[in-house]
Amino acid sequence: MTMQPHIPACGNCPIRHNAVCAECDADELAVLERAKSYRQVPAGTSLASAGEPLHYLSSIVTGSATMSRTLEDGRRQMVGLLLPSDFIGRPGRSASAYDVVALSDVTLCRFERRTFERLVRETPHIATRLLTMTLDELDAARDWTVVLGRMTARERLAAFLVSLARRRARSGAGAGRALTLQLPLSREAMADHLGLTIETTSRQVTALRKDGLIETPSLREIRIPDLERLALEAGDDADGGILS
Amino acid sequence: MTMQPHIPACGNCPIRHNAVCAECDADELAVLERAKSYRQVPAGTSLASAGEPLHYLSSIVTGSATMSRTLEDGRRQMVGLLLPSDFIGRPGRSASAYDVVALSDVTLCRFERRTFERLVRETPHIATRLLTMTLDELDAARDWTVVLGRMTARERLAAFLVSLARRRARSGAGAGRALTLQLPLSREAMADHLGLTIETTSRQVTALRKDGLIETPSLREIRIPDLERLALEAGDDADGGILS
DNA sequence: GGCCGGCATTGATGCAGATCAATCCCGCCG
DNA sequence: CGGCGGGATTGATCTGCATCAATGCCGGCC
Repeated sequence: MTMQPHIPACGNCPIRHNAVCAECDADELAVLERAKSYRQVPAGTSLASAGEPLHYLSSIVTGSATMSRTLEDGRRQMVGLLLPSDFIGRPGRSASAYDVVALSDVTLCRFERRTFERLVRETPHIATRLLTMTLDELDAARDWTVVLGRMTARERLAAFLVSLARRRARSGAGAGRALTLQLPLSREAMADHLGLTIETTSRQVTALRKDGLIETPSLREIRIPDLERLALEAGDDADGGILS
Repeated sequence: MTMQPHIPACGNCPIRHNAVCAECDADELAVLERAKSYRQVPAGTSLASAGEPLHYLSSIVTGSATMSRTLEDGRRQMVGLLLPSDFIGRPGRSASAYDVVALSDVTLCRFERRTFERLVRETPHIATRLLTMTLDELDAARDWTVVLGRMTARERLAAFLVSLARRRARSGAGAGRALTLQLPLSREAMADHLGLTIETTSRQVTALRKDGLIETPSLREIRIPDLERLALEAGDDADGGILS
C-alpha cells in the first residue's frame, strides 16, 4: 500500500540493490562499502536452511530466490519471493527461519552478520531504514495471508501476477497498461507460493488465457494486456485495494 | 521461534505492556512517560479502519483485539490477534492497513503518532526495539502463511490453539503440560483467523474433543491436557518446529 | 417461569481443488 | 534426425470443506 522510498545507488553497487543506506552520509557509506563483499551462486544453491545459523546478511543484486518451509510430509509453502533489492537474513537473529534457495544464478551483496549488527547499533539511519523495510515485508506477508485464507485458485493466481507486475513497475520498468512479465519461477514454485497443486495452477493459467486476461508467449513469460482488468479478478477494488 | 525478550514494567504502566522501552535509560523513560496517555474502550469498538489515517500508536494493556481485512463481497480474513503488549499502528505509516476491532473491553497506552516518530528518530534504543518487535510479527505472519497455505482444518485449529497456549506461557502463566485457555474470540472470529467457515471450525473443535486432545469446559474455554500431543496434530515436529 | 435472540452445533448436499493418470511439449544429446 | 527426460498440460475421479438448513443451548428480560 505504500511506495518503497527511493533507493539510490550506493558506492560501486549496481543500482537499486543496496537497500540499507538510503540516507547515510558519506562516512556511513564508506563504512558500509568496507563491510560488504559480493558473492555469485548458481541456480539451485541453498542460501539458508530453516534452523541453521546464518553468518551473512545479504541483499540480492541480480537473480531471484524463494523463501519457504517444507513440512515433514513434504508439503511446501513459499513465504516470500526474493527479487533484486530484497534482503536475506535478519539482524539480531542468528538462525534463518526458512529455507532460501536461488531460483536462478544470483549475485549477492553480503555483510558479515556481527559487523552488520554493530553498524545497525551505531548508525540510526540504518536501523530506521531496516524498520521501514521490515514493515513493508510485514504488510506483504499479511496481505498474502488474506490471499491464502480467503481467495479462490483463480483469484490467487491473478493476485500473484498483479503483485509481480506492480513490483516490477515500481522498480523501474515503465508501467503502461500492457506489459510482459518474465516469470522467475517454475509452475511448481508458483504452486508452492499460491498454496495450490501444480495441476490447479496450470489449469488456472489456461483459464485466464482463455478468458483473454493474460497471454503466454512462452512458459516463462506472461503478457498482461490490461493490468487493471486482471486486478479486478483478484478482488482488487478500483482504487488500489489489497495488493501493495 | 525466538523468545520475546524480557519486557520490564515501565514507569506507572501495568506490567509487561509497554513494549517499546526495554533498554531505555532514565531520561528516555521520562520522555516516554510524558508522551503517553491511557484510553479505555468497550468491546466492539473500532480502533482503526483499513485506509483511514491513524493518529495514535498504541500498545494493548488489557483486553484483546483483531486485525483483519474484509473483501468487498464480505469474505473476511484476520491477519493478527492482538493481546496485551501487542502494538497497534506502525511508525512512519499514517494509515492503518487493516481494520482493528476490540474483542473485549480494552485498555490502551497511546502515543500521538508524530510525537512517537520523533522519539523513534531521537532514541536509537526504541528504533532497535521496534525492529525486534516487527521481526517477531513478521515471523508470526509468515508462519501463519504456511498454516493457511498447506494445512487441513484440523491442523489449523491445532496450530492456533498451540500458538495461543505458547504465547500465554511465554507471558507469565506457568507452563506445565496441561493448561486451560481462555479463548478471547468467538467461533466466528476463530473461523476468520483460520480461513475456514464457522461450521467447519465448530466441527473440528468437536473432533479434537472426541479424540481427547482438548476438553471444552465452556464455550470460551479450552483445556489442553497434553500440549505436546496437540502440537503433533499441527504437524509440529518434536523439537519445536513451526510454531513460534 | 417462559419467551426471545444470538451464538454454537449438527446434518445433508454440492463443488472447488486434490489426486491419480495419461499425454504433450521442447530442449538436449547421441 | 530420432530418442530421451523433465516440466507442463489435460482428463477422470475423489474428497474435504463450503453451503444450506435445522436444531440446540444459554443468558437476558418481561
